[in-house]
Amino acid sequence: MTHIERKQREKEEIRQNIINAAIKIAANEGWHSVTIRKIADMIEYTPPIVYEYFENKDDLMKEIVYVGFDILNVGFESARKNEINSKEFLKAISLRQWNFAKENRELFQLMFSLERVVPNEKMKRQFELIEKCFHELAKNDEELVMEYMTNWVCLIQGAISVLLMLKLPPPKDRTIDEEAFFIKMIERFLNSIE
Amino acid sequence: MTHIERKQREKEEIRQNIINAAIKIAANEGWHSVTIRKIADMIEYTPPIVYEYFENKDDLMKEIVYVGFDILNVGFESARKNEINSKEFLKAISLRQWNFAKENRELFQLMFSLERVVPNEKMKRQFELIEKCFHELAKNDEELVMEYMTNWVCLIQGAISVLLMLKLPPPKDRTIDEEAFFIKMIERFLNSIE
DNA sequence: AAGTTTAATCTAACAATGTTAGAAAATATA
DNA sequence: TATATTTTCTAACATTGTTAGATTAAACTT
Repeated sequence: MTHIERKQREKEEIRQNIINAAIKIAANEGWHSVTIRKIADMIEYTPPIVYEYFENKDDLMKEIVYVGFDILNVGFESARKNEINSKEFLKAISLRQWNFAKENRELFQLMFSLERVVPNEKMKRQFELIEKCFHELAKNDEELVMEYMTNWVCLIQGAISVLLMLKLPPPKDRTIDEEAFFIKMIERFLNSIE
Repeated sequence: MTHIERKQREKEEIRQNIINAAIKIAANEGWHSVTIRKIADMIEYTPPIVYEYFENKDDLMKEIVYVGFDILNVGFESARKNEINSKEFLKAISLRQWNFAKENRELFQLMFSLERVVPNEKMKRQFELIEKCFHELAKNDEELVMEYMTNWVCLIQGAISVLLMLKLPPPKDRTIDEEAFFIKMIERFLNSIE
């Protein structure tokens, strides 16, 4: 029954190809110009094939968001192995998130676009991991944990959105080193704790 | 020649109706289901009329973003009249931005969506106004002005995105008073200055 | 006031999109 | 080799943004 497994693998491969094609198109031309036909073209199939693997376009998009969280989670997990104390870990995953956004702009856009709200399981697992750290830092004071963590999430999200995605300030001709600025902000926040 | 002015006014009114219709549809069904035909329906005209007032859909969207910044600017200007010192003013406009996002979710989405980057004049004027405050707070130390201001922008953007738009945390069943939390964060930030 | 010009609006189409039904081709099974 | 099943495609549908050209309404001229 080995050829059945091969088929399974091939199907899985096509599925992946569809997702990758969509991401690739988005990276080059933006999500608004990702179409089923372009995806089909890229994977050298006809459009209806996409519907063998995904219910519809929205479903495909949802799956792509999951892929994004998976990538992010892998980064987080590997950071956990390298860092000993909670503070270092938080600093590390802050940077991971920055780099993820930098290297996967389109994915970040989709995952945290203000329009489509995606409360998914993959995201929750991420938060649980991070929550543990804050429990340590806040010495299990539930109130404080909540406060620190929310603060941290807002800071990261805001900094990446503003500095990396929207590129709002600097107002004049001045330029700033966004990454250095980001790191400084994170450090200041973590130092302000305890 | 008074009837010519009336015509002018009527045209302006239709233009406004188009914009308002688009916002209304977005408020009810999201931006992705705003179509030219629905807009035309709502203002009781046929689709081509929209193109008498806007080059195309993207142009219409851009104008709607401007409307958003105008509303925000009005709020900022009026805050300036009420508050005496820079800190109070910054606190006030932080709250204005929060309330704007709360009352105009769709507009906020459009203005700060991570996909379409809109570096426009209306936005710049806003920043200039705010920059003055930070100049006062940072005692004209250019470096510090930059730092404070960027920090503030990130904080506001992040807090509103996370607490109000994405509604990411709280992780478990716990609920938090987002607005109280937001105010606390702003106060803490402003107090940390100087 | 009638005819003419100009402006405002609509009808009807186009190409591109998501999506689906059913045919055709390829593969597996007997 | 014949049949059943799976995979893939063709051809269509409705819905989108958009435009050209017809039609109607308004304004102007004499």
